[in-house]
Amino acid sequence: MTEVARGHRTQAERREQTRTALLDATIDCLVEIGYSRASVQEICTRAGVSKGAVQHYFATKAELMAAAVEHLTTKLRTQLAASLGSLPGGASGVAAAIDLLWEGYSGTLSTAVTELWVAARTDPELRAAIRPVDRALGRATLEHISEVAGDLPKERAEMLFWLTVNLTRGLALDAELGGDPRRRRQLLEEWKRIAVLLYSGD
Amino acid sequence: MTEVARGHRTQAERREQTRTALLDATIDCLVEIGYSRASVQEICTRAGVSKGAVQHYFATKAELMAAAVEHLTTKLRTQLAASLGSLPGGASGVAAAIDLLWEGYSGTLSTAVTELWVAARTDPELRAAIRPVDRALGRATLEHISEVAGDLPKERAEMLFWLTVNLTRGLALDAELGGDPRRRRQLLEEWKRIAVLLYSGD
DNA sequence: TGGAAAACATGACGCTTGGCAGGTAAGTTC
DNA sequence: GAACTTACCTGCCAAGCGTCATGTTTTCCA
Repeated sequence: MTEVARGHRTQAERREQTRTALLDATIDCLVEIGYSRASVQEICTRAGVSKGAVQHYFATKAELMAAAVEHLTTKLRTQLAASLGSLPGGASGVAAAIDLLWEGYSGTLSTAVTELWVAARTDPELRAAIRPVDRALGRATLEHISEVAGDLPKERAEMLFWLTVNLTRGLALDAELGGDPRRRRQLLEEWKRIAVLLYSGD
Repeated sequence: MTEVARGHRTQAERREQTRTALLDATIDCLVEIGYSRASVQEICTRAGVSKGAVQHYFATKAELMAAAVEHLTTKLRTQLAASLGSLPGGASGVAAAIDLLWEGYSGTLSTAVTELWVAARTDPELRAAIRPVDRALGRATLEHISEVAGDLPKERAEMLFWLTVNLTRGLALDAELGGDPRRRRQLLEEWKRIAVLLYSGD
């Protein structure tokens, strides 16, 4: 329940606060009750705001969701950037990077993203909103990764990166449904072994 | 539009026909308009049946969805079994198996499954219905795969299998949002190379 | 300090949803 | 062919949905 702070606030502060409260509440809903049940009612209740307020910021629900996507991606991006910033180079860096990618793509933020992703498949408007920010996230993360694997051929590093991303997304899906966590960990360890192997030799 | 065939039919025939018509229509809806918009109205319209009929077979919507899951999994299973049946052994078999898994997990059937999966995350009832059939599907597929990779240590084959499954699921998600098909193909080819490498050597 | 403007609340709208009561038609059984 | 069971349809309901017109509060600026 993201309560809106009371007291004396400038207009800009008010605006910003309720806006982010709304977006955070949206993400909360996506994570906890899923897209199909994330109604405007529920969202503004959690944000501690009236339905009229959300109307004031977002003309339609789709607009709200689109804004949530960007809000979400920004969060994910800074989170990933922060953890990827201090990576060791070399083979141990590869393993560490995979761990970080897994953490990034299996957290609650990514859960919300998945929810929106799947919903976007059959919703052109949402889809149009998601694609650019998602691509930007991918590219930005790849940038960070590339720095770690400086001595690896660029194409090779990209391959490893995208393979890892897609694998972790698949694993995240498995986790959401309640698959065996032990097996997931095993698979991740195995993949790290393989990646390091490919990284050092070939 | 899965029209129900008319003419003289026994009770059992009628029952079976409208039941599968209903389930097929449900899958259609999941694929075309997604879970959140797959209303009972839409489903029974597509099946060419009234809302009362679906009530007669499934007391609640969740029950319908649960039945759809099983229907879906059965279909996927027979499809996979058919294509996995005639696989060559050895390294070339591994590559072929990966291709087949990709095809299986990226088709329309799997799209519907993903839709249900994500919905199930926040819906305990649906979740309870999905888990057992999904696990059974996984195990059954693994059985088939194991036969191909007979000379590989069992644990190793399982690892390869689950890695492939999760990777393809991630790729399928990417495909659904309209990611670059060329890159997906490249990644799959690369993974096949890696898998063969791991299969023959270590 | 007062009036304009922005932020927010309220309540009602038209519509769709899932679920159900009650009736009709078709098949089965004897 | 009559009694009975099963399959299926029509029409309705309460609840929830997204959206909007209108009113109230808060901040801003001259």
